[in-house]
This record gives sequence, C-alpha cells and structure tokens, in this order.
Amino acid sequence: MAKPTKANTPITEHLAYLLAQANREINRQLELRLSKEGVPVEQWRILKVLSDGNGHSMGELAEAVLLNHPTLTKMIDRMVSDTLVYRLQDPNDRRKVLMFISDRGKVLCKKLNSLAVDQEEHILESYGDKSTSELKRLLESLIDSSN
Amino acid sequence: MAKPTKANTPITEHLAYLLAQANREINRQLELRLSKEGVPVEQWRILKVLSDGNGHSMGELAEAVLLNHPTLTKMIDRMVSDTLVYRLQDPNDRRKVLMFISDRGKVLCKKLNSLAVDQEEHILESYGDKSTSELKRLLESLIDSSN
DNA sequence: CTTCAATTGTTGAACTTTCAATATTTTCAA
DNA sequence: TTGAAAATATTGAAAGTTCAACAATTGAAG
Repeated sequence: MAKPTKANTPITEHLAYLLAQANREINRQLELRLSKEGVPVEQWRILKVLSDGNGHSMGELAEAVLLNHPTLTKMIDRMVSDTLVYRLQDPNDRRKVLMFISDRGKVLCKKLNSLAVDQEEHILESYGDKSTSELKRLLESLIDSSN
Repeated sequence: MAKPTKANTPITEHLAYLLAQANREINRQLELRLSKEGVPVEQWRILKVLSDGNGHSMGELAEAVLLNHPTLTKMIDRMVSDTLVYRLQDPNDRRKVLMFISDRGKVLCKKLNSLAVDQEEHILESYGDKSTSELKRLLESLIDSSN
C-alpha cells in the first residue's frame, strides 16, 4: 500500500489557496465600493498611509501599501497628475523622495474611508464579530511568524 | 468632541489589508519554491485541478484557479505550447472547451506538489499546527459567508 | 420551427506590472 | 579624503492582465 502523503491534497485545502481565495473575494467587494469614486484599492491605501500628514519615502510607502517599487512609482505618477499627492525631495537624504497628501487627496480619502468602513460593517454582519476579530488576530500572527 | 468612528483606523487593522498582506507573503514564499521548476503559482493550480484526469471547461477552471476568463485563456495558450495540457471540444456542448492534463503535465505536477508540501510544512513549523488549522477553518467560513 | 436571448470562449487594443539597467546620493573603509 | 559599495528612486522594454467586442452554440418562448 502506498505511503499516505499530503501530495494529493485538493488545492482547496492549501493555506496558500484559501488565503488567495479569501483575499480575492474581499478585495473584489472593496473594489466595487471604491469604484464609486473611481479609485483602485491601492490608491486608497496610499492616501490612507499619507493621511497622517507626514512625508513618506517611496520605499517606506511601497512596503506599507504592498506594491513593489516600480509599480508604486508609476501609480504615484498618476496620482500626482490627479493632484491627490505631491513629491518633495528629502532635505536630509537627497536620494529620497518624500510623498505628501494634498488637500484634494484628504477630501477624497475621507470619502473612501467611509466606503471602506461600510464594507467592514457588512462583513461584521454576515461573518460575525467574534470570527472577524479572531481571524484578524490569526492573520497578524501568521505575518509575524513569516519574518 | 468629535464622534468616535472607525474612519481613522490605521490601514493595518482592516481585514482587507491583513488578508492582502498575508496572501502576499505566503504567495511570495510559494512562488519562490515553484520557481525552481520555472512555473507560476497559477499554473500549479491549473495542473492540480486537472490532475483528477477529467476534462474541465474553461469557465469551471477559471473559477477554480481564481483567474478571470481572458487571463486563463492566454495562460492556457502558453501551457498548451509547453505541452502541459491540451484542449478538446466538449461533444455534449460545442460551445465549451474541455481541458485535460498531459503526461508531461502530470510529471511536472508531482514535482510541484512536493515543493508546495514543503512550504506547508515550513508554515506548520513556525506558525504551529493549531493556529494553521484554525486559520484555515476561519478562512473557509469567511468565504462561505461571502456568497 | 424560428427567432431572439443567454452562455461560452477567444481576440485585439489599452493599460498595468515587472525585470533589468540606470542615475543619483550617501556611507564607510582604507 | 577618496574611491568603492550600498541605498534610493526612476525608466524603458517586455510581459501580463483587463475591458469591450466578437463569434459560435445552445436554450426557450412565441
């Protein structure tokens, strides 16, 4: 008889797959709401990170919004065109560029936040308070354990 | 005093963000392993779904491997070129195309499976048995509750 | 039956992302 | 202090994805 292994496990039982599936679904829902303002999820993330009012370098920002470097550069180009954010050279380290949110960006970010909160509330309703916070806890700890 | 809201919640506390972050990290690890065989994660998923030996229509497959339709068509084009899979018209419904895995595809799939199992075991080690199964359970139930 | 709507899959154009190479500035060791 | 290595951001070409339109087939209502 063959040795029992995990090799033939259906794909739906792999953690990597479940994460991809859940992410896809939740992201789709969020995308749908944000599309009311014509903004991709990544731009919302950028605005949200910048909305502390401080300057953030491109590297820092790329890490925070889960984009790699060249992709972020080009997305920021678009957002600068839309005057949602602007660039300033870092006076302390002239290799760096510091990104700031504009007034227009702040206004948009507020609208987006409330659309996103809508979604979180919708999830809470169908999925439950307890499951949600437990899931968040486990995800955080998974991320920690992966570094 | 301003009404307390969730609007200013840091992005790192949103479920959508945590999912994206965890997915990105786990996916990156898997990608790294599969790159030993020069295969993207999506192709592994396709091979795995087809490795039941049955024919699967493009629509069914797209759903299962989390790709949208045109993207799958073009990825399958590449895999047909690499003779990992092949197309047959469905005799019962000639709108449909049925995809099958080739022998070469089966051999490759086996190698990929063991690379993926490696990863799952690595996660189990650092993250723990209990957390992993609990996380899987919660993800499944989140996906269920989103339909 | 016949015709019109729905389903299934592909295609081409537009857009986005990625990889590798580049330019600039800073760091640090000799 | 100088020169090599590291860090930071951008660019251009190649590759991939997406959107909208299309083609083919089936289903179903009149």
